[in-house]
Amino acid sequence: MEYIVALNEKRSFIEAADHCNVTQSTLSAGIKELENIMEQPLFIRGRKNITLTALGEHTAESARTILSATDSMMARAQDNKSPLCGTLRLGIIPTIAPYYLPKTLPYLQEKYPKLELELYEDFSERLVEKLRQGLIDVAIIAFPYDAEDTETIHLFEEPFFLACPKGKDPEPDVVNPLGLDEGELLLLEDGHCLTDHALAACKLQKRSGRKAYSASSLATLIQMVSSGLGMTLLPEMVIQSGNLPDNISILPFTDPSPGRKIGLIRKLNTPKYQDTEELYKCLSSLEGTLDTTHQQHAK
Amino acid sequence: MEYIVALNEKRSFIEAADHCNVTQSTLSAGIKELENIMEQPLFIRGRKNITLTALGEHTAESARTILSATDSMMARAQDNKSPLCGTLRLGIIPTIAPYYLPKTLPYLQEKYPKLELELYEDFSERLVEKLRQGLIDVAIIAFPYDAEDTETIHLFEEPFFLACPKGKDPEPDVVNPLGLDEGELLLLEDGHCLTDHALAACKLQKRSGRKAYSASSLATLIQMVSSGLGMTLLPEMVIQSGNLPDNISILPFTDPSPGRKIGLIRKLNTPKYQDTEELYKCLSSLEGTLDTTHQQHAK
DNA sequence: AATTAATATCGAAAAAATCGATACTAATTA
DNA sequence: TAATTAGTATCGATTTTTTCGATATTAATT
Repeated sequence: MEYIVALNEKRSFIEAADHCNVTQSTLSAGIKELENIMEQPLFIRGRKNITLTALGEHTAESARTILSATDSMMARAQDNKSPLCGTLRLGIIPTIAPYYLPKTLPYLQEKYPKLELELYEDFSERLVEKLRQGLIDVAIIAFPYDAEDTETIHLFEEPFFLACPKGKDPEPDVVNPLGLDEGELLLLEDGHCLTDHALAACKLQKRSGRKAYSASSLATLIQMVSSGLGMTLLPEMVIQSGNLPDNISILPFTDPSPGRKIGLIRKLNTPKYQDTEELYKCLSSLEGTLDTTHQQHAK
Repeated sequence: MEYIVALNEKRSFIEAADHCNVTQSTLSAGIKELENIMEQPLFIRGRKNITLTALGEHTAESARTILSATDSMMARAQDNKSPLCGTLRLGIIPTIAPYYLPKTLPYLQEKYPKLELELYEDFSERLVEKLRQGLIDVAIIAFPYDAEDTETIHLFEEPFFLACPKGKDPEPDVVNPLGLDEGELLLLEDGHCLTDHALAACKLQKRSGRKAYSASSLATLIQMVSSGLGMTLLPEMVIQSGNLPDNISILPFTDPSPGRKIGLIRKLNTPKYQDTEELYKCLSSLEGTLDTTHQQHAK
């Protein structure tokens, strides 16, 4: 393909060969070989100048297409070598995504303009399965979470707060999580790890069908609290993001406050090791905490 | 490229190798080689299944592009082998084109639907130069025409007729070409071989600046005759095409009538030998004349 | 006729691709 | 726990392909 394009441009076997860094005999044989395969000439060897047959023109055009596709393929591979250039497939759970991404995505985009982030919002369980299958490169989930053949990197910890309708505030203002009334505790539908973490904080067991209704998103859950249907636990990020209804009280828990840990999870020996490492550094610097020890979970 | 696409589809080295008609070790080594060149993995070898890295997905997509371009390139070459499939670059002179092509093109298109005809309308001289340079494959011109390293194939012969304004008809009705008044003979501008052939028929010499005005097309020339500016010689095709003004008389010449020969001209050893041969047969069958002897003009 | 300037061809050497056999690894079965 | 199964990786030998250098060939020029 290079020979054809070069010969099309230079119109001289010697010059084209020089351009391709091969000898004239090599280029001559190469052209001849393709002409043999095609069983018809591509170039008309004139005494003084060389021209292309109609088929030659088309073939040269195809050759250019092929070379250009090859070049861009290799260029992408090179790009991909420097961290956070190219595609990174990031999973993130629904109770983090809408509150964490607005804070971090603009910064990421600015710092790594060549990064093409593909986002996958799903439950922890499904994200870990996607990780295992190689469908995503890394995920942001809440811990503790048990998964084999993975490595987790701690990003930050956030406390839970009690959210209840104003007027129904329990006494005193600083709440003991163990003293919550199970009947009034509203939670997300099954699958969200926040449900598990909230129940664990209150030392309650998961009971199927605890409630006739459950929310599928935190936004809905907040609306349910606002309507006086009950109270719930909200992570700090959700509260800091603002936009909470006025008629909700946010109360801190008694020390030690319940909460959850947020971090990255990736496969052991992931091909995106450098990328995820860079992502961790970037996200940590936004939190102001850098923890250089990662936790591995082999089988 | 084939290995990558196959492995992307089959998700198994053994199946992919089988699909590519190579052994598993060959395919494995091939994939590994590209991964070495790119210095990063394209496939994630899971215990049970194989997945692609983000870079792998992009690379497989590029590979598909490259393969498809290659396939169409080779397909075109194969197409081109059977006569009058693919591209044929046909030159034709302006005094033939508008009268001959309407009769023949529809038939050609119907008989050879895969033929992609590229038409080049120009003077004989320039067409022969284009032939020599390989810019066109074959041309339809009028003979006699002298050109080196070419081969000419006779198609048909057509007589000239005298066209003059009605009322100025010379006597008798059958005209002697040698008796024409030079001063009243209108001709095309220089370059058209019809001019040379007309002058030769009347045994006149070409004189620069014979007329203060000359036509650049036969249509204009006919209008000039119609306006009473003079008379001219018209080939039979032009007359048969109709659309001549009412106030023009068309008179046959005395025997032997002057005329021109129409035929194909191609380079000796042209790569489009089969195509031009097929074109000749097709055009001849339309005329009902088949002449199996071609005339060669070596230097 | 000699020279020049270009492409084609040939045989040898170097490089690459392919194969078959086998090593390795993880999952499954006995 | 050991044997079996099913998959991929690796190794050395062989075959194929590519490339080169030298030379033949050809046509134009001197």
